[in-house]
Amino acid sequence: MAMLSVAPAGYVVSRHALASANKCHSGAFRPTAGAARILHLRLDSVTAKPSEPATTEAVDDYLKAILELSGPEENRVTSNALAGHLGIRPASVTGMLQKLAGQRPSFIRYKKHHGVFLTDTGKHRAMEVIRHHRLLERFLHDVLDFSWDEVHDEAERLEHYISEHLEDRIAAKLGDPDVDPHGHIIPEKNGAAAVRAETVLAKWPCGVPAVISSVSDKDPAALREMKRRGLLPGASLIVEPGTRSASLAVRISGNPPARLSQELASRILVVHR
Amino acid sequence: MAMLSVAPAGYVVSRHALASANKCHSGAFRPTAGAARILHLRLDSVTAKPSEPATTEAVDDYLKAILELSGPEENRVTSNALAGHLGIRPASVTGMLQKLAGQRPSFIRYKKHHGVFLTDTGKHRAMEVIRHHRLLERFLHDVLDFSWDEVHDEAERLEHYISEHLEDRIAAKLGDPDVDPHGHIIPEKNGAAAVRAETVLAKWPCGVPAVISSVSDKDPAALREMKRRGLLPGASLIVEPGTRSASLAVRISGNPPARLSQELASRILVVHR
DNA sequence: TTGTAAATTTAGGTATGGCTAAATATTTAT
DNA sequence: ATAAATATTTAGCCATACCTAAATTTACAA
Ligand SMILES: [Mn+2]
Ligand SMILES: [Mn+2]
Ligand SMILES: [Mn+2]
Ligand SMILES: [Mn+2]
Repeated sequence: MAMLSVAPAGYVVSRHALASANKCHSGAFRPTAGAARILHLRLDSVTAKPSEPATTEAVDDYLKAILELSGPEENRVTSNALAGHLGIRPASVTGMLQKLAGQRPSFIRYKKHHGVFLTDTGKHRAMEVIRHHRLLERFLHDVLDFSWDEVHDEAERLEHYISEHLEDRIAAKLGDPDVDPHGHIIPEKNGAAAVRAETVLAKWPCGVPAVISSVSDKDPAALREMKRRGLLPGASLIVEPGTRSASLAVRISGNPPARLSQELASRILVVHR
Repeated sequence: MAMLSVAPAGYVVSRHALASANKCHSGAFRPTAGAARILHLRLDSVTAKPSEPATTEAVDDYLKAILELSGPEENRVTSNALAGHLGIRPASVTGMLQKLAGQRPSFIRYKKHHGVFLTDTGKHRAMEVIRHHRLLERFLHDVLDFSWDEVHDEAERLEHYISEHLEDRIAAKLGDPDVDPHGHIIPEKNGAAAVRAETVLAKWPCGVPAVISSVSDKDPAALREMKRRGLLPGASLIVEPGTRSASLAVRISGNPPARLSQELASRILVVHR
């Protein structure tokens, strides 16, 4: 039997924890081998509750993707959809899903050829990572003067590596903000998050007063254009009746009338004023 | 021929960069497979200068360890020493050294059975990571109210994952500090760092006035004790003549006379007052 | 209902970075 | 100078996570 990878009651010992102990004394437990860093060492010391399995960056990204793609109705997500979203080949997705589904307890429930959905544990972990992401974006923007088109990439990486302690400090420093710089709701520490019934601006009825609730944070160039044109969360607007072809005419409060491409309008979410 | 892992002129494309592009369009380059995240995507776009090879967290840690263990005289470092410092088996170290030494350009120079030392490129990268570490410690301490015994572990992880942009922002926010919370000198952006001739307090001559220049940041409990007893960088002290057994008697300015264990005294570095 | 196209999985490989046990080389002590 | 002790390397494995090409399902359309 090679390898003693698990500490007393099922807790995974991250390599880093040992390494930074600088010379693991005597016959200490050796962490599981392998290249991937296991995130979020949780020891809970005496309180031996099962807790969640440790995750890696890759696993975190799968969980987030499943959460996003399953939508509010919590549909099953297909391998192909995941592959597309993650920029990974479908065959690789299958491999990961099988491995995750085989874990106990598991983050996901997976049926061959019929997609995957998150267990409560999986949802919880996904929300935690999303909380990290949005808090980081808010922090980078408000405290470190990142512009709103720069925060996403940095947060996308760091979200997997900050400790719960740092998460708490950031939240405290910011006064427990509700939304990130793009208007996305920051989940509570316990994983809860309010849901808003948002509509894509491209599909919003003409003539009905709207307020921008959030915008997609994925494309920096689009974000810069939005900022330049006053399309920020909280901005009021009305879509001019008639025009709904390649672009739509929009009246943005405090700005001159403008025409938005479908492209841009599809990256903006609104709610009733 | 399987795998297209390298972009046009030898630049490594990190998986994350593609993934966050959210669906890599058409026949885009696919990143090299594997679990380890490659840090610090540098594209330099048109300016096709060779630059440094991309690193992983593991490689960064090896480079830092080699730098630390080789000391100011830049001695060769043995596999065993590295293994001990990194909490890794010697056989694993050999494997890594051989791989690194085989790269072009290489971070290290390695001769079988005769240890390893850093090339200029390796030194440069190690200094960069150390700059990240110390800036992060200063930032966590000053801006996010971490105590000085909490900063090390968090910085040890994040040092590998912050971008150059975030590094710059942190430095700017702090006003380009010279030292971290433990008194360690923060290298310049270009990799340069002043060297101080420090002496371990345990070996400092009795009766000679000294100032604490820095303390080891590895052991949180020791740090808490130091703080409690006024043993902070900048504090003046004199070792009482005579006593130099298991503990030594010390007069710390502004504090009552105290006895320090050799253990603690070995974690404190001093310079002439 | 059956055939075909699309989606998904299997099979076989790569890279990173650990580990153990068994060689081998270097050092140190006689 | 040589033998024993110590240090280091080799050989063979494991886990994570991704890829391509070749099955295999499933879904849809005639
Ligand atoms: Mn991510
Ligand atoms: Mn956002
Ligand atoms: Mn590290
Ligand atoms: Mn420090």
